Parts: sequence; structure tokens; C-alpha cells
Amino acid sequence: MKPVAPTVSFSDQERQRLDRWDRDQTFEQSVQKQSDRPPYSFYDGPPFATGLPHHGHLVASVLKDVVPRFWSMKGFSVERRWGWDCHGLPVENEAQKELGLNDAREIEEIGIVAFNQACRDIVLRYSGEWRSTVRRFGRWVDHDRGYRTMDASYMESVWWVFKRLWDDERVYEGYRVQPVSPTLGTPLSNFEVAQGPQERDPKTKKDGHKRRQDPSLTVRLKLNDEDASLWVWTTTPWTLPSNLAVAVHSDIEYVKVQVIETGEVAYLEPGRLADYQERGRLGETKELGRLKGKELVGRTYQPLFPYFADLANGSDEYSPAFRIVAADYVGTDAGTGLVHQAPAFGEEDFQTGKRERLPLVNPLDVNGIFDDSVSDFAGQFAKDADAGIIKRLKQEGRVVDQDVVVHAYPHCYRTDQPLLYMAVSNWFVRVEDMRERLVKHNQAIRWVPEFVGSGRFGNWLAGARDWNVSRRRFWGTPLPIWRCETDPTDMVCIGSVQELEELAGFKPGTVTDLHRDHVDQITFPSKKNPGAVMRRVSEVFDCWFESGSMPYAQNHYPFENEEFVESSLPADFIAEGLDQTRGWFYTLMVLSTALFDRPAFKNVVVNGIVLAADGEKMSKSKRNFPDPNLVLEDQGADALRMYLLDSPAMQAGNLRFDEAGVKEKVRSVLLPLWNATSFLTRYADLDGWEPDFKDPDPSLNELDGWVLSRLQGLIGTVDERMQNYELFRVAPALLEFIDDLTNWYIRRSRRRFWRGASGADADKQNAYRTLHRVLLDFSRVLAPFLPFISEEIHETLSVGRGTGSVHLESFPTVDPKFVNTPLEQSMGLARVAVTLGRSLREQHRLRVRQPLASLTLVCADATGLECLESMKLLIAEELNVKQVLVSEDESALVTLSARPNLKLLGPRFGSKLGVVRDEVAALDAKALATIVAGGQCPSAELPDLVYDQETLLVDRTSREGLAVATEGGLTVALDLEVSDVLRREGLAREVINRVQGLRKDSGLELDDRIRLHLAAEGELEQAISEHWDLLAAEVLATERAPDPLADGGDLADFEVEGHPLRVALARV
RNA sequence: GGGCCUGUAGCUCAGCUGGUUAGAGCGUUCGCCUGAUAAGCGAGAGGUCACAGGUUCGACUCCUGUCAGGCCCA
Repeated sequence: MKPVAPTVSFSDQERQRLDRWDRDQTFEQSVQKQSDRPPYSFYDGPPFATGLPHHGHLVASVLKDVVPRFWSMKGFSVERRWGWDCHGLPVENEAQKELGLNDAREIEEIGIVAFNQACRDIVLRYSGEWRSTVRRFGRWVDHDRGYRTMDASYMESVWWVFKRLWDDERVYEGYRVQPVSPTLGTPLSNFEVAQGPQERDPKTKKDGHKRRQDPSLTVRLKLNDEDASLWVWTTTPWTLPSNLAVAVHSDIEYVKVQVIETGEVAYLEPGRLADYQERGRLGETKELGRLKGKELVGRTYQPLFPYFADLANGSDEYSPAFRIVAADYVGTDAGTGLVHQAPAFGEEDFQTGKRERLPLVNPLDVNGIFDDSVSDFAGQFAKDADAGIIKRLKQEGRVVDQDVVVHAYPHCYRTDQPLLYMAVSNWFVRVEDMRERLVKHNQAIRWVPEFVGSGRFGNWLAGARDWNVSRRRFWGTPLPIWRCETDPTDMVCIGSVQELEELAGFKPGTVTDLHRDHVDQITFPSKKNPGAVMRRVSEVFDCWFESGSMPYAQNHYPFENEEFVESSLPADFIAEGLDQTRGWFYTLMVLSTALFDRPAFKNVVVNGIVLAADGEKMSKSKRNFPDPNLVLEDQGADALRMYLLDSPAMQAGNLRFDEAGVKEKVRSVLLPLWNATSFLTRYADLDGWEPDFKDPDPSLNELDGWVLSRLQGLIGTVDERMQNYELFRVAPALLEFIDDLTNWYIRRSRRRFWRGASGADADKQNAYRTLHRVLLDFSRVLAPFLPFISEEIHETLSVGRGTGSVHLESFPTVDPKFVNTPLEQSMGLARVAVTLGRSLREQHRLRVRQPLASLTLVCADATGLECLESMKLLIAEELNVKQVLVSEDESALVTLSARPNLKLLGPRFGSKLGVVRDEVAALDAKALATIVAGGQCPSAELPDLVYDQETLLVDRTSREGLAVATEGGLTVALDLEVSDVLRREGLAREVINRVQGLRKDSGLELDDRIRLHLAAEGELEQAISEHWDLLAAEVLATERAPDPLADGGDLADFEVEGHPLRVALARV
């Protein structure tokens, strides 16, 4: 074995290792080698490439790397294909910014060809950065066979998916009221709305949409059958020309009042009337009557404007407009209790309109401009028309009150302009009738953590709504629907390029790109309507539809890879962030359920959100987080990976990212591991030991047996937790083992490796074999998690045997012959004894270098005693005592007391526990001793209760004035007396310590022999001469030189327990 | 406004189906050990388990409500 240096730069080492992997094509080998193995399918959710990778991506990345690596080592073939989400509004935004285009009209002016080209140019702008960060992070993923949602093959599969839905009559065209950005000329998704400007409400202190000031207008609508008005209120006067009804709540009481000053008679809700009056907006009124809302329903009124007045007559299709209707959502918080209804401009209005069979009147285009149907305001922008509309209504005496209101209102996340809600035509996929199947399939999925699936996602599925899959945009997969110019019901849905080419009469291979700039101009004659032309509808797909199609589209299904796709659905594993619940998780499920009636994945790990160290959102402008690339360079990928793996982000918790935490992992994980390896190799080098790959003997030395058994436990634990996808429980197990290995096994075994480099006795040989085996197997356990350092360790220790990379090895399996649970228990007990002993030394200010005569271990339990007996030597060495005594009689050292075992007695005796408690407290020392010895003692008052070791918990307290410590059933007593003999031995050890220090400071090699001069007097001199042999052996001194060594030696003066000591030494 | 989640030591988090004296790591103070270690070990200090009710012999744990925070959706 090549000795490895104790100090390295992990970051440099990692970079070199990356180059080696590239050169050796290790990843490619790992995938190829497995091609004949059972497949394990993993779907990678595609990120947008419009931004740079950040810490959140790395959290997902660590999951997406660790799990496939693990299953790969478990003997499966795991494809890991990268994906890019190329379409969608973020890309279009960027392109618009670069081209200086404000809205959809300007895009159409320069042409879709130019616009889409710009999108194509920027979409993969950062792919190089992504690739390099992901590589540096140690994530193995196939970029070369990656998929892009803008590839023709991908888009063709999306068409196929949609065609399947179309054929199943799952697609329909409908209206939905959506927030529209008038400047962009497009409806926005909820997600986009949420990205709009936010502001804190000064009263409720809650974050919400940005606040704005709008007109608050109360107008009167004159009833047809009475000389009275309905007063209605709105903050959007521009919707008044489209008013078609007034809504009341059936069960709310309304009043009919006369305004004293004007004599006008009006209807409204009494509470609201009072509010108007309180605010001084209205004078005195006289109440003329009261009635329920339902009594008003059906009465008609005169339209405010003439534009749609003829709708009052109704038609075959629609019922008459301008009447009072009932609606449950009508409340009494604001307005008048009578609500203006413009079905095209509000979700609730839309639903009411639908129920009442009112027409959908929308005189605005998507840019919010009035068309000719509202002649007086044609060409005006809706919000701009407010003033004119109010002015005109005032002139006509229709305004009851005009005020301003400040309220939270959604604004466009790009342009900052207020959004307009309006009914927009959309294409929907029917989902509501699949709810049951979605819920059923979801129950087959293992969610980590569980609550996301059963709670949030389950609820969402149970209430799933039809899915709006269309967007009125440019850069996306076009909807493959061609519609007849003259007959809107004549439509064809196209599911492949071939179909399109045939219909259009093109030669095969003509259509190579499916973007709008290529397919929009393709037309063909209608079959149903001779002479008419079929033209594509203008919409493109919501990019969620595309990412949900990923299982099929990444493989160009069903045009290629038919069998592979069907056999790998559902995926064995996916992983994304908590914020994807309604995103990718959902769209995958909807499509797999609709297409194949299967869940889309079997196991999903949901990672949490990464926040900055201050608990705030990571923000570029605040600079409250470090660049991930710098963290990778400074601390290394393994450290960052371990930090993320050992964080709440592994189970959907928030992670406050703190680089100090990453550093801590270097210290607690990487350095100890590396030092352990360095320790083994350096001593093996000195001893000329080479690995022979023979099994160590677990029974030769209890330390070897113990660490081998611990390793088996670790292997089993990690395996099990990984199979359960409990990533968050893996890191703690790894950390615990590292601690056991370095701070107990190696520390306790140190001297076994260091016997003056003399001879190869069996114990030493076994120590080498054990540590070598443990580190080598451990490197394979660590490989999925810490791919770099595990590779270094594996390479060093495998000395050319095996596959050449730890990542081509299999995951270790538990070797039963090394499992020794009793030994682990014994060692556990020994470690408790050591802790207690150290605590006693601490209390009595006796440093460990001072040998003491004896330590007594007392344990009333026979098995415990046996365990301790076997660990006597080890404990003696660790605590530096000459003799360890074991005894079962604790009466002299501790006093006993007892408590009832409530877990046992609680259910049995319930409310009589008070009696039990009193009785137990009254038990005397003799009774307790009997019980501890295994005897019994009946209860005085409760006939069916017997006090014994089961029903009681016995506590021990050290007797006053003794050096005794106790924990659980184990008691330790330390002999504090330091005799002159012991004190001199302690002094000798102090001297050894000083000499070793000087050796190190002088830069001597581990096995350099020295000539040593020691000058001391009195007791110290006596100690030195008495223990010279020990001293010489420890510090590798060949002789005690009479004089200070002038020639090239080193000299230092110390003070040992008040005695001056001069040390001089020189290499022989 | 609705759904889900979270409030435990200065910080980050464990705490299983209710059971007695609520733990770990980091930080801090003191001490110790060290020829594998850039380290390590031990001890001390530090908690009305967010708050208020309830169920129970017994509540950090179960129930109800309140407050605060997060994510998602309106």
C-alpha cells in the first residue's frame, strides 16, 4: 500500500479524481457493465436552464445521485438521463427583454421566426455552467443522452400524448376566468401571479399582493317594475358595460329605504347601508320595508349602457340578462350586499353566469382594449376607460357614491402593471372524473416524508380540477389541433409528424421542427367541409404538460423504445422539492393515470427549501448566501454532500444553509476518515505490512471483533434505510460509525500497531487485517454518499485488486460470521465504565497519566459482570490503573432506591398508583437488596402486586465521601491513593510525554532512534532511573547520554510537577 | 380565507404506539489526553418542551383553542 499523507487538500484531490473518472470513463463503465442487469428506473425532473444552479438544485442533486448510485451498487442497471425544460414563459421573458419587446403584439410584429430563434439562443445559455457545477458536485448523470423538451422527437411524443387524451375525449375547449397581463397580452398561471410584486398589509401585517388605489363606485340600477333602484358597488368600473346581472344572497335580509334628501327609493343590505352612513357617504334614510334576498330574485332592471341591451330578451341559447340572481358567495363585508355581475370578468361571476345561462360578454381583447361593441370607449385600455365611464354615469345620474379604495391587488410579475381578470378561451384536459383513480394510485406510492403524500398531495388529488393545458404564447410545443376556418366544430388532432405530413401532402421527412414558426403555416383541406381550409389553433402547451410527458417523450415513445418505456413506468424513484407538489408530481400522475392507468412513480423523496443562514429566502440582491461553486472549491463536494445529507432538507424541512456547517463536516467526517486511512498506511509501510485480503479473526482481540461487528450493523442499517428511502436516517448512522472507528477502535488499538516496529505477532497482524478490511468495506458503504473520498480510500487499500473503482463494486452485505451482539453489549458496558472512571479522575483532579492502583467495577447483574470481566484489560489500559477488580456486592459503595415501573404498573393499577408509589418509597435497604439479587417482596395493600426486578426500577446513588460513580446498573469505584511508587511512575510518564513532544518538534520520523540526555534531580531523577527501560522503549532511545548533545541535537527545559527537567536528544 | 407542516438548551435538531430524572451535535466555561488526527476526550453551565384549556393515575407526546413561522392553494 502506498502510504497516504496525513494532510491533503480535499478540494484538489476531488478535482484530480474528476479528471481520472473522465479519463477512465468510470461512469460510462458503471452503466454499460450493468446493461444485462435488472433495470431500476429513475426519472429526472428537468430544470430551467435560464438561471444558474443554486443550493436548492444541489439538495435535489444529492438525492438524485445517492439513490441511483446505491441501486447501481445493489446490482441494478440505472439510467440517469439529464433533462432540460426549454419552453415556458421564463424563456420568453428573457427573449422579450433582449429584443426589447413589450407585449404579444410586438412579438407578432417582428415575427415568430425571429422570436423563437431568440428563445432558442438563450434557452441553453447556462447549460455549460450547469454541467460544470453538477460535475464538480460529483453527480453522475448522462448529459450526452439527455433530453430537451424542445427537441422534435420530444415534442412529437407530447403530441402523441395529447392525441391519446383527445381520442379518449378527455380534451375540451372552455373558458376560464384568468388573470391576464394586458401588456404581455397573455393569461398568467397562478404560479406567475404569485411571483408578482408583494407588499405587507399595514393592518394585518400579512404579506400579500402589492397594494393599489382603485376607484370605488356605487351605481344605481333602475328596476323595471318599480320606481326604485338597486345599488351596486364595484372597484372595476370598466366591467360595468359588461354587467349582465345583480347577485343577492337568498337568505340575507335586505331593506328598501327612501333617502330623505332626494326621495330616491333603493334596495340594499341594512348593515351596509349603516356603513355608508357612518362613513358620511349618505344622508338620512327612511325604512320602507324588509325582505329576504330570494324575494328579489328574478326582478329585472334597466341596463346601465346600451351596448348589450338586447340581451334582456334572451335567446334559445341564453336566458334574459339584467335580472336579479341568487349566489351563495354574496357577503356583507363590503359594497351593498347586491353584487354587480359581469360573467366574463370574475371567477364567481363566471360560475353564476354559467348556472343562470347568461351569455359571456367580453368586449376586451387580451391586451385589455375595448373593441367596437363598446363604441364609446373602443380602442381605450380598460383601466384608462374608468374615468370616462364614471364621468358618463355621473352625467346620467347613475352614481350614488364615488370614493377610492386601497386594496391588495395582483400585478404582473414582469411589467408591474395590474392584472385584469377575464374569461379566456382555453383547452382543458378532463381530470375531475379521474380523481378516484388518482387517489388510488397515489396510495401505492411511498412518500418520504409520508405526510406530503397523504396530506398535501392526497388532498390535492382528491379535489383535482380539470387541467388547463394551453397557453397563448409562442415558444412552446404547439397544440396539435387543426380547425376548420369556417366551421369551428370541425377539428383534427394530430399525433405524429407522419400524420401531419400526410394530411398536408408533404413528402416524408419534410417536417423537422414542430415549433410554431414551422407548423403554424401548414394547412390542409377539410374533409368535412369541402373547400374549407384547416388551420392550427394558436395555443401552445403549458410547459407542465411537457414535463409531465417526460416518461414517454424522453424516449420518443411510442415511435421508439416502446417496450422499455412501458416496462419502466412507474419509475422506481423520483426526487424533487416540496414546491413541486402541484407541479411535476401532479402532472406525471395525471398523464400516467390517463394513459396507462398506473402511478407514475413508486418512491419519491421530497426535499425541503434551502434558506439563507439568516433564515431568510436566498436572495441575490441581499447576497446572504455563498456561491455554490465557491463552497465546492473551498470545502469540497464530499463535505457539501454530507452537510446536505445530514440536514432537514432530506425530509422536506427547511435548511438554513451555513457554510460553517459544511466546514464542520470536513472536520467531523472527512478528516477523521482520512486520518484513519493515513494511520493504517503509514504504519503498514513502516512495518512492511501488505494486505493479504484474508479474513481477520474476530475472536483474537475483542476490539477487532467489536469493530467488525459494528461494521456489519452499519451495513445492515444503511442498506435498510436506503431501501426505505429514509435518507435522513443514513447520515447519522455513518457519523456514528466514524466516531466508533476513529475515537474508540483506532485510539484503543494504536499501540497494537506500534510495537517498536518489531516482529509481526498474531495480534498485530490481526489488527492490520481488521482495520484494512473495515476501511475497505466502509469505503464501499460510503461510496454512494461521499464518492470522492471513498474512491481514494478504496484505491489505496485495494492495491490493484477488484474493479478499479469503488463505484463499480457492489454494496457490502452483512457477513454473519462477524456479527457479535454480545460483544457489542460488553463493549458498550466497558465504554460506560471508562466514562465513569474518567469522570472520577476529573472530579478528584487525577490526570490520566498518573497511574492508579485499582478500579473496582460493580454490577449486580451476572451477565454484566461477565462482560466486564472480559473487558478488564482494556479498561485498565484506558484508565491507566494497575488492576481492575470486578465485584457484585455494591452495598458498600451505593445506596439503593426504587421507583415503580410505571409502563408496566400504570395500565394494571391505574388510579391506585398513589398507594404503589408510597409503598415503593418505603422499601428499606434490605428489601431492595433482596430485589436486586433477584428476589421478591409482596405489596402490603395490593394482593396481586409483587415487587421485583420487573415491577421496580432501581436507582443507585454513590455513598458520600467515596470515589464512586454510578450509571444504570454499573458502579465504578476508584482507588485514589497515589503511593510514592505510583507517583514516580506518573513522573516517568510525564517525562515520556515531554520527550515525545520534543521528538515531534524536532521533526524526527516515527521510527528514528535517539540518544537521549535527561537532567533531573531528586524524586524526578529517581523516577527516570527506575523506569528507564519503559522510557527508552517508548521514545526509542538507544542510550541515556551523559551530556547535552551539542552536535545537531535539540534541547529543551521543562518543569514536571515542580521539578526542573532538561531534555536533549539527537538522532542516532 | 383554506390545506399541509413546524414551534423542545444560545444555534441546528432527535424524542417510537402517553410512563418516571427530556437527549445529541455545534457554541460556551473548566479540565484532560496526544508520535494517526488540521485533532480528540471528559465534565459543568444552559429547558415552566410557544401559550391556554381538556382527557388521564400520569401529557413534550393525545384532543380543543390561541399565538408565531414556513410551504402550497385561494
